[in-house]
Amino acid sequence: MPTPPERSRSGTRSGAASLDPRKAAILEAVVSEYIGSAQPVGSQHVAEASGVNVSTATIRSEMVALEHEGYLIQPHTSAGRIPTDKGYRFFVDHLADPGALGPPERQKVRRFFDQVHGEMEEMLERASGLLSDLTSCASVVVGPSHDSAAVRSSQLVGLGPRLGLLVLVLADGAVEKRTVEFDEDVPEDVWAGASAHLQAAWQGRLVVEPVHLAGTGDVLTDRVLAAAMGARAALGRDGEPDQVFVGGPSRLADAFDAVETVRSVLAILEQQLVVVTLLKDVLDRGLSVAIGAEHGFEPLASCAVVVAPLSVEGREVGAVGLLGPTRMNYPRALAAAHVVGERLGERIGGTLGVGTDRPDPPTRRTERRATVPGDRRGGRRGGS
Amino acid sequence: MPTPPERSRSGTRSGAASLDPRKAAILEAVVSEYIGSAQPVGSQHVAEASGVNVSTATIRSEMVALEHEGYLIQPHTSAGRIPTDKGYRFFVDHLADPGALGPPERQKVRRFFDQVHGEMEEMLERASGLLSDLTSCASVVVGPSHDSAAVRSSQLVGLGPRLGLLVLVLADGAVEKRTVEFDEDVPEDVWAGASAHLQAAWQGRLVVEPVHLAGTGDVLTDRVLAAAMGARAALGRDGEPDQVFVGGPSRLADAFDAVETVRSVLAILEQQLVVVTLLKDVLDRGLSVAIGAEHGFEPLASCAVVVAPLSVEGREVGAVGLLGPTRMNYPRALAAAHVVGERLGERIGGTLGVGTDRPDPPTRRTERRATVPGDRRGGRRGGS
DNA sequence: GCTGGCACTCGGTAGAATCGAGTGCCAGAT
DNA sequence: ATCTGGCACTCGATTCTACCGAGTGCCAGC
Repeated sequence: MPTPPERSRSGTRSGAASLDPRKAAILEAVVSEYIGSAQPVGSQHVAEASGVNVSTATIRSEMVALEHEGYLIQPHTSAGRIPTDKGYRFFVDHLADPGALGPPERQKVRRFFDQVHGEMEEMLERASGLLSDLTSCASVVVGPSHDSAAVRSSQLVGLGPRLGLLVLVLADGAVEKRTVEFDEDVPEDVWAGASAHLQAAWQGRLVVEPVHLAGTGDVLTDRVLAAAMGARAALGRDGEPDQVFVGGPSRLADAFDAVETVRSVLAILEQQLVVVTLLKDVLDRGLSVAIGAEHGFEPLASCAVVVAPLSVEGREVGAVGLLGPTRMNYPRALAAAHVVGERLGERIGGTLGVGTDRPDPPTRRTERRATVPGDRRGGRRGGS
Repeated sequence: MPTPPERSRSGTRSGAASLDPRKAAILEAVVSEYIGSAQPVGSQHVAEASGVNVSTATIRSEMVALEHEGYLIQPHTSAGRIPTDKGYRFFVDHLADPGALGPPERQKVRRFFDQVHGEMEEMLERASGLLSDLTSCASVVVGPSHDSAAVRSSQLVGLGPRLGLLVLVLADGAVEKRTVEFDEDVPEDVWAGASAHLQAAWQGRLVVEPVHLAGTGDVLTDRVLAAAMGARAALGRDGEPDQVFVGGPSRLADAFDAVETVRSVLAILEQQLVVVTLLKDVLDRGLSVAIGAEHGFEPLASCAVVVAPLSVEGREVGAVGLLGPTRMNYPRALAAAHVVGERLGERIGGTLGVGTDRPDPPTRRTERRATVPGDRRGGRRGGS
């Protein structure tokens, strides 16, 4: 059984970047003060906030060192210090308390999962709401992709004389649909016949899998079936690759004060494909936090991304993510993403029934999943 | 329920609101200049922009009059003038050219409708993208509500031994689904049997309509059916009342410069229920534009809303809306909403087949619209 | 190696001066 | 009557200056 990867918050070997404990304490104080106040932090504040019992002068000289080492910068001479991306990175990697969610938050999470029920899409959407509520960040929830789920039922329903709807129910509870237009009238019983035919042929296979349909003898039925297959082909191609839910974009507005930044980040959140790619990328690199330039996505240079996988039975089927300014509250965000991701994964797994016979899908599709990561680059569905 | 207080300035350009033609020209110039520049407009600019051939002094005195009549205000003494909501209203109601969309925009619309196909949700979503693209406003598309559509097919699909999915296909092409959990194993054939039973009982009725299911004799099947009906009940209750798609929220960020305004407007857009109510309200009051305080929704006092109905065969089944600052480009927004709304309606009607037997809907909660729509046309009217 | 002390920097704020777009008003022209 | 040119006036925005103070770097002494 493939256990979920031990996801270090960085990919970096821990030893190399270690810091004199006092420096570390100072750095940590600067970061957490700055996260709280959004103001450059001076030696005075550090002296008060950090546990270290040294004078401000000492702290100053340490801060000079930290600046040289790239953990801090001064916005201008004679101002306090601000963490660099590297500084945040250190902070995140050396977080003393990785997953503390306050009792009120815990309560919210618990209530959410007590209350949520039934419908996957709805659950994911509301989960994104929960996440942004917990963290005051924008959130992203990427649900399971459907193209690895088997078809449990396929059906052609007549909507009008020349219009039908191809409805596929997948093993993961998703429903895909597509209208099928026709240029001659199709009687009700032909829809039904074609439907039965499809059902027989498709049952248990994947949506994207080519299905061979034997001729039925009835020319109209065959034509309908052909059209349905055409619609199926379209299903695979377009639309978003996954179910994506973005929550609380308005949170971004008070995270940044430059309205232009808000605009551009919002604009990015609108492009779901980009967001999904970003999350998957970060996950594939084994990170759970990407800060500033780390994710290599220029327009989000002033943002940090916190992600947690959504795993069901050890397979990563999706992700939850949080997007905020680099000075976001990492501890809380990490904790929230973690716990919500985990419980959401459990819930998805539980609902779909652990015992669900995922039909072993024939051929290469399986192998693809079976092969262990290692060389898995662009694709999502990463980790071991 | 907030009764529509004074329909007065909506479409009534009855005597009271009419204006000396020169004043009208000046007002119009102020509004359109201000829409363009977002800067208070002075007499000098008006002299250049408006056709009237009078000196700036004359214009000034006219502007004083316009201010007294409430069409303009000065942000501060010795600044230019800015339109009030009433000023915008006049502008909108007396728009010379009701629906001019530039050729490039027309082209975009045409291409969109050529290219879009098949799937209603997808179509609506992409339409909201189109709208915000055309107008640089945030857009809202409210699709047909499903509770007046007949059930074309109902099906119970087993997903796991104790989990099934109730799938309803409606006459309008929508698919509603809901998981049904069970505390004992349900064999495949029971799902199938129950499914057939449901199908027979439900076919052609409304989702929300109570369905009487006779006992089948098989106790397990009966139990499954009961659970399915429970799930159905849940379907009616929760979730958004309609299909709502919001497009281009990031456009709001450059429409307002106060980041706080952006935040609050975004936050409102996140509450789909509120947005839908707002649009319906405006439509019900017979308006196609609601400016500032007109919609009576405090947090959006600095916004204007442009709506157009989505009508199929004369029935309003949804709406498209645009949300922007009160100084938005009304002509363009009106034109865009109008043309997209109209063509979307046609498309929905066309796709669903005009002949589709829609059960006459006594159910729709129509108290709201007690009075017959009658002459429901937008606030803007043709010239003459 | 830490600390207290000190001179220095420089962003932010406050006040004064200035600028200029725009106004209101009025006397005279049309 | 109505419009116009002219004029004094307003007041936000801009610039400049002064100044404060948080914060720094450095250093001599403990």
